[in-house]
Amino acid sequence: MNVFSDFRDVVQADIKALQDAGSLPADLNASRVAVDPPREAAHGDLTCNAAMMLAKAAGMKPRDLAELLAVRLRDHPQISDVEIAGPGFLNLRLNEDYWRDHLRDVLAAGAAYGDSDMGAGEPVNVEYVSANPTGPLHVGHARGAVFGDVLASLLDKAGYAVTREYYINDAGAQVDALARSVHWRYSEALGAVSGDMPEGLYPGDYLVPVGKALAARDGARWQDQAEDEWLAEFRQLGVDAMMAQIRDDLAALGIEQSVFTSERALVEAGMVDAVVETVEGQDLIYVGVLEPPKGKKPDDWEERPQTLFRASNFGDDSDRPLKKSDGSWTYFASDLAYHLDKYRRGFKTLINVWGADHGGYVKRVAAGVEALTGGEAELDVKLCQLVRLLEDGEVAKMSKRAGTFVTLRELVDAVGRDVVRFIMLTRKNDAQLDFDLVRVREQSRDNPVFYVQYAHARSHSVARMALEAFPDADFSVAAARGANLARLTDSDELQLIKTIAAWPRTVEGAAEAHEPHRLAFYLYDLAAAFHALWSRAREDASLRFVVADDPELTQARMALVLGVRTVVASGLRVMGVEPVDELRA
RNA sequence: GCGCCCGUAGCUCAGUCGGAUAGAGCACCAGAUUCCUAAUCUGGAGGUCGCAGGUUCGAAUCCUGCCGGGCGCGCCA
Repeated sequence: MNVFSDFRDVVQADIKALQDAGSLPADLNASRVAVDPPREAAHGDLTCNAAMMLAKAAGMKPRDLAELLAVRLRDHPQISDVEIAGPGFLNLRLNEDYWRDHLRDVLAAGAAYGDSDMGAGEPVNVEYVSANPTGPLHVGHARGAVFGDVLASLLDKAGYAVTREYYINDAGAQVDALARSVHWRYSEALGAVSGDMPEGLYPGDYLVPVGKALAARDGARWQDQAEDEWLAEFRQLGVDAMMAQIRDDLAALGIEQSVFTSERALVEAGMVDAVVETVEGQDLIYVGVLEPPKGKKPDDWEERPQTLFRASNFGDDSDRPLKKSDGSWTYFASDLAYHLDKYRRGFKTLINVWGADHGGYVKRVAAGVEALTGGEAELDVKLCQLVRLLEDGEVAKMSKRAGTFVTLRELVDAVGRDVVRFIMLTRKNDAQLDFDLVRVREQSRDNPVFYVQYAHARSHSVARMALEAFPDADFSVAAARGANLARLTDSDELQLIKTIAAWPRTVEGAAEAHEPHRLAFYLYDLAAAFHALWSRAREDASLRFVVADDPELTQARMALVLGVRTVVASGLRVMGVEPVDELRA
């Protein structure tokens, strides 16, 4: 039901027909022929670049080729007008009835409007959040969490088989520090230590209950044991406790991932060895010496041979170490194992959502994925820039005291899940985002969350008014589908249908580009168009949605209002935001 | 020093696998407003798209080189 791809098919068919008739060469490559919305409404409903794309290969002037196509297109029953403009654009105008029928289709499809089979059921893995399980999530994680979650929903709507995944980094030195922190809290609960925690441990009080529970369960039996005796157990306990909290915090944001992959489990299952085996005989792993980084030389730099992966063969700037000096695998090695694991689970499209501070790591993982999958899997790393918290324009203080920070949970509690989710998508992922705790709660046009929600709420208030004016009438979606839409004659009304009709294209474009923020921008535009039409009735009462002496016209306009509601609701649901029926508190 | 990201109106930012006269909100200016639902509305002004080359029918978009900002740069994750 994508108008643009539908008419692209029409144009393609006409090109084919012209080829069959011998009017165009048979070997044209028409893959770059596109049908798009024109920038200027005056240029019509659709614009097509076919003539410019094919002119050279066809040995024709673009405008001559355009005329050839125009002759055919003018015969199409749904096309009311074809113009050739500029260097050879084909500008198409569609019948008003085409748009009215489209509105009927929107109402019939309901929430499924905008669904696409573009993905054709292809499995896609979206890995997001993946924060170290050493403490609660903070605001920085919220952006990646929302981004990843909405991207997953978007891909799902576009027809992909999406898996939402979290990678648990439970194998490195950081979780050992977590284990020691748990032990310290445990000792504290037993009264054996007090005051400030030693350096290198996690001082936040979120481990206090873990220590207490452990003391209550096991008493003092771990107290005087050597670290070797308790480290593994305490580590697992700490990781489990942190992951439980993280999942709980994510749930507060409306996020539920279905697969949690443990780095430790992967390593213990021999997945890193599998990496080595996979590239065996390809001379991709070797023992060598790396050059020290230029410019900023670490003080303790010492040249030494180490096990390296030949990442530079795949576009990385340097080869990368797989083993640490103590002989254990680096994080990079287990990350290769993880990506190989994802590939072996059947994913050829891998999307990772990371913080921008990991940007320097992208090339080596991409190199690894290319090497391990023979170029069969595609990795797209989406980097999310920082979120700056503001309070009415002033930078909010992030740190209350050492060891604490503004957590994701605090943010959600302060402004609500829906606001967090929407605002996080009001910027492209690679642009820094200002999150103003005060302004996101204002009820004004500057606040996009409010503005879009208001459009949805307004659709309900219009329905309530319609029912007041015509108590016996039926303004359900089912009834609206039978409305006499020929009564929609105002150009702004038809324009609103056209804006609605841009939704499927928005979904597909955003899904293809992995850019969920486009949904937020589209919804804002749709809301603006709806509010503008509403506002026109202030000056011209004949444009009101509810027309007291004309039930048929009211019914037709209600169909339009319900079309707007359908798309706003559908878009908000993809964003994980609950559409509201009423804004009055 | 190297790599990645960014640079678009006074401010914050969109800009569709390259498309026609580059858009929106805020701020500013000028009007309207006893209005079905309240959280206003309409219009105006505002641009060498960081700079300079290149690619082509066409460049904010692609390529190269500079300038400016952010992030990162063995044995952390």
